[in-house]
Amino acid sequence: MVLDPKTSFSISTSSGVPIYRQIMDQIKIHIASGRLKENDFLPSVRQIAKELEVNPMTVSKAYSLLETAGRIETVRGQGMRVRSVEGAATPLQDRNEQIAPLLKEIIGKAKQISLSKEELIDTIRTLWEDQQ
Amino acid sequence: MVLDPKTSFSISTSSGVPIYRQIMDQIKIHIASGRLKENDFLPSVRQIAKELEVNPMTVSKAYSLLETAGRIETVRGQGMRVRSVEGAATPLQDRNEQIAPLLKEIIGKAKQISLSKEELIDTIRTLWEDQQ
DNA sequence: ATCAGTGTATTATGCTTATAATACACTAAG
DNA sequence: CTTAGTGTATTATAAGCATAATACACTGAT
Repeated sequence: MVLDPKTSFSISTSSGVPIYRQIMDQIKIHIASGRLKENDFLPSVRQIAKELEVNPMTVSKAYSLLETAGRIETVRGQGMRVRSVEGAATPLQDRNEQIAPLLKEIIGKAKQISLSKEELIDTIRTLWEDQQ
Repeated sequence: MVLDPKTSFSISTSSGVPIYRQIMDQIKIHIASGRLKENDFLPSVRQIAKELEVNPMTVSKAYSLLETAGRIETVRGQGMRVRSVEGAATPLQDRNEQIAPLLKEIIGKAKQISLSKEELIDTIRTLWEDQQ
């Protein structure tokens, strides 16, 4: 099976956030953004493990927790599939709900260091291109 | 000694980020923002430990690492003091240099969750007013 | 049937993080 | 001197995180 270019992952080993949680977060975002739709298959455990240079069991832990949370489901012998949600909420709103907490944290930090709104936006514009 | 109202701390036990790192980050921000100036004393270890309901040694670890990093220094029997910087560069430029790493972290996070530049900026504009 | 590909269980090892309870050397104030 | 306040060292315990090496049951295609 070919790697799905729709879903790419990146982890930060210096952030202090556990790898399995970073993987979970990114999959949630991919689902919420519609990049991963209902019944889409996720990249395989070994595939992500190789891509991130991480232990397969670490990826499996992320998958298992997502399954427990009801976001994805196992198809034996095939892989993990995005679950059809009951309520089937609007993906866009769902995504914003996921992102809001992070942005609030970001804004809180900015205010904490006395950074004005436009100052923050300008600096983001400048730094955005530079970064990877 | 009275608690300094200039410096307040908050930690998230659900974020996965080690407590001692959250403390370090917030002190760095307080210094970078000018809320904590050169020769200012930090809140005592036991004070922060009580405020955050955390083990004193966890706070001590954050302080020790900040001292190793050259940001603060020990005054025996009295506490920890913000260190005078060697170069003592212009506060404004110095401040921008301090802020850049934080913004890079923010941008990194945004990219990690596949948030586009304009998307990020728009949402920041929207959320900025709401927040405190 | 064979083979490569799914997720996962198991066992072991090692590191990091956080807590608890003491104890020590030091300083400043009474 | 006594006392309360600094930071920190020590020892022990516990949990979480990540890795490594195997092994298993299952599926789909050859």
